[in-house]
Amino acid sequence: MQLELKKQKKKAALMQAAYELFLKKGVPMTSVGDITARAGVAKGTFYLYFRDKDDILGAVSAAIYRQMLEEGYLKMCAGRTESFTENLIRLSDAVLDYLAQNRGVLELLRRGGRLPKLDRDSSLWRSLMRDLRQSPGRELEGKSEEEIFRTLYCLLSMGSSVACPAILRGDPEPVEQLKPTIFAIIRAALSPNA
Amino acid sequence: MQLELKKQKKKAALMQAAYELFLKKGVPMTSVGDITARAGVAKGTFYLYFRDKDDILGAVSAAIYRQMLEEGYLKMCAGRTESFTENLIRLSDAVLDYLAQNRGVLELLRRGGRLPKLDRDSSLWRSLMRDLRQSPGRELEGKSEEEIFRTLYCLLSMGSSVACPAILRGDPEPVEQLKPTIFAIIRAALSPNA
Amino acid sequence: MQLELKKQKKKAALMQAAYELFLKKGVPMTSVGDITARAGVAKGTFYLYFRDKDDILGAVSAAIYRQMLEEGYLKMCAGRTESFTENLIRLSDAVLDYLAQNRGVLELLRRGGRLPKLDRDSSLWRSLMRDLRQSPGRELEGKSEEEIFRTLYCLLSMGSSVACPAILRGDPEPVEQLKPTIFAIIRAALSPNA
Amino acid sequence: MQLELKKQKKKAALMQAAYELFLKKGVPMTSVGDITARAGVAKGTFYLYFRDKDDILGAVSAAIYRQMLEEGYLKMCAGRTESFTENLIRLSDAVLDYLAQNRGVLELLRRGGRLPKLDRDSSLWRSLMRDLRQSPGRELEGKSEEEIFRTLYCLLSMGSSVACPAILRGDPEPVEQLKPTIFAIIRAALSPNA
DNA sequence: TATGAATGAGTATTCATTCAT
DNA sequence: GATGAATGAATACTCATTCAT
Repeated sequence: MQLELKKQKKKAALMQAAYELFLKKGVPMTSVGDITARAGVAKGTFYLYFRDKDDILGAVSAAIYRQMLEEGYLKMCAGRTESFTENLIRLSDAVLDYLAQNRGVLELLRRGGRLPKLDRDSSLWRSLMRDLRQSPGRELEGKSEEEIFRTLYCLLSMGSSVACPAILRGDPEPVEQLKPTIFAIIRAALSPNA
Repeated sequence: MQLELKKQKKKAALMQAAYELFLKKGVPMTSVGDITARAGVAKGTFYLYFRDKDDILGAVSAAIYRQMLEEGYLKMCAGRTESFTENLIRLSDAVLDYLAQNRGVLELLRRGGRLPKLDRDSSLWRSLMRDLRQSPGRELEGKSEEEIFRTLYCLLSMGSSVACPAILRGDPEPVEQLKPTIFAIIRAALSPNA
Repeated sequence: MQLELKKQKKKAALMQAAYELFLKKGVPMTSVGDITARAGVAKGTFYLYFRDKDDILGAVSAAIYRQMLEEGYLKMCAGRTESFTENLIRLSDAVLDYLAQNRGVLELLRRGGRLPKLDRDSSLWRSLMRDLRQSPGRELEGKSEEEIFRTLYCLLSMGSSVACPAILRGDPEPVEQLKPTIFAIIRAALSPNA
Repeated sequence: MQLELKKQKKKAALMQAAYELFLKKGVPMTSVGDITARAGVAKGTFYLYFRDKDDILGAVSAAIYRQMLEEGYLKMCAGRTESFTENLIRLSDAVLDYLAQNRGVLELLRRGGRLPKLDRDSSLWRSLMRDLRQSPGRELEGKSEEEIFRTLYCLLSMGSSVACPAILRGDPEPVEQLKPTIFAIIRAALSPNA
């Protein structure tokens, strides 16, 4: 229906405007007025689609990180190997690189309290499970799907949590120097002996 | 000297007031005026000791998380075993429990962008290194001190990063259910084969 | 006609909703949107029946105070005596009691600028005139109907004006303590010597 | 002290500005910003002296009506007679005339919920009591001071309550035509037989 | 008639910061 | 060092009203 379409377009326009402004001016320096002005709608219209600034921040964060993980998975697929472990490391590598080169996005995600994580309903999780089953390395074999999810979740979570201070403040070291350690932990966690 | 003492007392009073208010009303709802009122000093006095609200937030965060890790280490010492790995797990356990029971503190640390982490200059790090050298398990043997630091940093970092959404929102699961996975990763990362 | 009926129902629903909300949340805190939501009609519909919020406030006020006076008259009739003066005092008494027990209504009437008063076209006025003519006390005898109306209007008006601060803020005294004085003034004003 | 003086001056300037604007533009059309602009102070300063717009409205109302009654008393003194009753009628007359010629003030008082009334702590009340004791008419003789206060309060209150609709909307009649009735009630209420 | 999405003017209020005392 | 009165920029949010459907 036309009306519904228009509404979807408006919401999308608001989110796009917010995304651009959050990155350009930072979250606190972006006012609701800025967003509506850029989106070309009236101020009041904002409140027809979002509860408040935090609401749109959450929505934007979620959209960003979903896209980032999906792109990371695609990149991983490009340099894919047979080993699930090595593939996961490549995925982590891609995400860390992306964040390092887009600090604004990282800061935005931190603000939104939405550090990248694995989501049970995501296509990423389903792809990883499929990959894992086909992996010759037989990582995590014998573990329940629940346990597998938790393990991958924790490993990806570690990546992002380390990335935040490392990329934003070089604390405790530039992220490049931490990567080998992160990857080593991933390998250890997925090794058959674990 | 009396003067210096008085100054220290004022700074401490301001930090204590800020700490209490941040926990009680939340960081954004606490104004500098609130802090000075509670500390019993004039508004202008605040700026004699802190640059701005972020400054005191950082100071309070740092103090909190330092104390939390130290207390965690002491708890760990109470139930100490010979195994460094198991001791580290106990430390993680204690910290996760503390955060789970003090969500306000966790929220405060998140706001301050100071998720608990290992600090090279901390007594904690020195204690851990000493413990590690005396451990019969010979974990991380052959690694440079640098590598050891990075490994422990990443492992502790993972703990906190998982704790944040798990404790605050039960996402993806209550922290209790994630603990075994976290501990398994720690064990794997410290195992001789890693 | 069905259509006309439906319209009347909608108008009544809007007034009922407004009445309830004005009492529950207060006039300023009640928006047109609140009213239409409660009445179960669209926002635009409101403007088919009322010019603006003030319009419906006036309508609600008028309806309330009409009902209040009528009920007061009925209560008066219950304990009716032969004396017109005493009956009028009973009417005042009933109205003051009603307002004292329904402060919300009083506040609403004050907001609406519609303090209860005598209306030349009301059934109340006609009833009072009829009663007066039959009263053995021969109050206001010899006065023109105009003068009688003005006298009763002023006396009833006094009652309400005193009630407002007395009931809402106990100023200058609780309304109970002012009643004897009010009633004495009514008696004096209706006494043959006046 | 200088500081205290300056503060008093500022508060007075704000009230004067509010008074002028309330009369000129009406209460709802006057914003806090308008008031501070006219008073020549910063917006925030307003909140150092008043809680909100309602607060200053109450303060302005109270000041106005105090002054109005005092001026009315002075006017009464000009045409003073020996009879307390006639003097009180003159006072009422003066106040009604003043309100009739300053509808803005009347509207402002109504808004502020401060219809003119007698105040126990006012110089007006003290003057009236003194006058009453010296009146040859011996009005209200034998009544307690309490009863006298209540009677005068109710009579003055009636005047204002009648004035409001009569002056603002000519309802039920222009105030001039109601005056004789009001004065007759005053006479009756103060007559020795009452 | 009825709808409800869109509007955007309008305002109160907060609060970090300064500086004269 | 300490004070706290004064500042005024900055912004979220509401809500009456309209009008295309």
